[in-house]
Amino acid sequence: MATDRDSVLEAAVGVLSRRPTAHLDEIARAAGISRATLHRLFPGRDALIGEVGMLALRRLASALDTAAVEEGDAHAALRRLIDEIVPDAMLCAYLTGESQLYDDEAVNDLWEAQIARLHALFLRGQQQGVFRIELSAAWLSEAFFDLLAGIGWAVQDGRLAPRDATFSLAELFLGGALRTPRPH
Amino acid sequence: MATDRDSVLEAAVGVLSRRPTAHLDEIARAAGISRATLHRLFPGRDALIGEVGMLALRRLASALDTAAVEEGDAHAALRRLIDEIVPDAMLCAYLTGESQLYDDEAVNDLWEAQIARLHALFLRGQQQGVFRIELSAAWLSEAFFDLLAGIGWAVQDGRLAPRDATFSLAELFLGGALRTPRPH
DNA sequence: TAATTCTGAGACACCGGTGTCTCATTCGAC
DNA sequence: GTCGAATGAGACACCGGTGTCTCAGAATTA
Repeated sequence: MATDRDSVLEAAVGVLSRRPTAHLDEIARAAGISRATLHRLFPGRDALIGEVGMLALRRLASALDTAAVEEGDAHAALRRLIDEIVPDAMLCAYLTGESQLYDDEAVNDLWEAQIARLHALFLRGQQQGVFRIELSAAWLSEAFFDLLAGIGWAVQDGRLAPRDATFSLAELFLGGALRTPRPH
Repeated sequence: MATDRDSVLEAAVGVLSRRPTAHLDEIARAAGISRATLHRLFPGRDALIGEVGMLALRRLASALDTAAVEEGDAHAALRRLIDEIVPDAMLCAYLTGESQLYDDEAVNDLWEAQIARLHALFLRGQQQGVFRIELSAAWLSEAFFDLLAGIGWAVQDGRLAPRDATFSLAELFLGGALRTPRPH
């Protein structure tokens, strides 16, 4: 049973990612609590969805912090980021897929801040000569997130083994992003 | 004003892709018709969404046909496919993103048939030695679609110039998928 | 011009999800 | 063991979207 807020939010993601229009009853059941308690924790559907977005963004920000993406070689930094973020790939997938989150101002601000950090990482990598300059840093950022979301889906749906997730993402993306491919 | 069904469906994608829960009023307005006429063309919301999915799948199947993905060198076939499908990237993005479509049996069957063709293309490419075998054909198929959807979003939101779309998709994906990267 | 068909605007009831409340029960603290 | 807080189950009304219908006006055709 999930009593604390974050546990409920994780359960909510599990349901909402598959069916964004799922009823609150279903979400409450997935979290192992009643609809009344769910409503006590989050006053309304919008609040719940917004909190889910904020949770995902906190995880993303945390991964960016832990990976120290602002420091050192951009290639190594990106590999550190992949290691950190892949476990939360599904959360990021929900983040990109749920367009309703774009209405939430707090979510939007934090989202753009994190995207900016990712964008800066690719820009720095291009200046360092490790990332290709034919592809814009904006597109690299977006593509990275698209593949990260894809990893999340593939793992959740059982199409990809969890232990292959990091490798599959890193190899495919870096192969296309690095200026000198596959210098393992 | 969009009188024929396909025009309405295209307008519907434009709205539904951004807000999957958009009201029928909004969709009708986007198509330039009244809600009454919309309901005459498609009896209900589910029917409309299902038809949108079928339209997207028809386009995808058509692109796979025109590109003749079953014939010749897998690398060249994939490049032909990219050229054909990029204009309908947004349609494919909606196809992958709208989980509600998975409930529609007709959509599901056609979807899996096209995915199978894509999967076979990558498998053939791996056997031909042009695609990497460290990455599963299933993951290559999924990743290709993820990036295709990303292209659709980036172009629609103005983050990527339409004329860069094909290049950006091909270069990034092929860089990661090809066994010998960038033999232009 | 006249007739037919199609469309748009509006009104209306139905329905399902949500928000809110109550109350019995259970869990935890002291 | 007792008290207080929290939870679950249920009931209820509200609300918005949808499905349906009607009718007037416009477009097309004869």
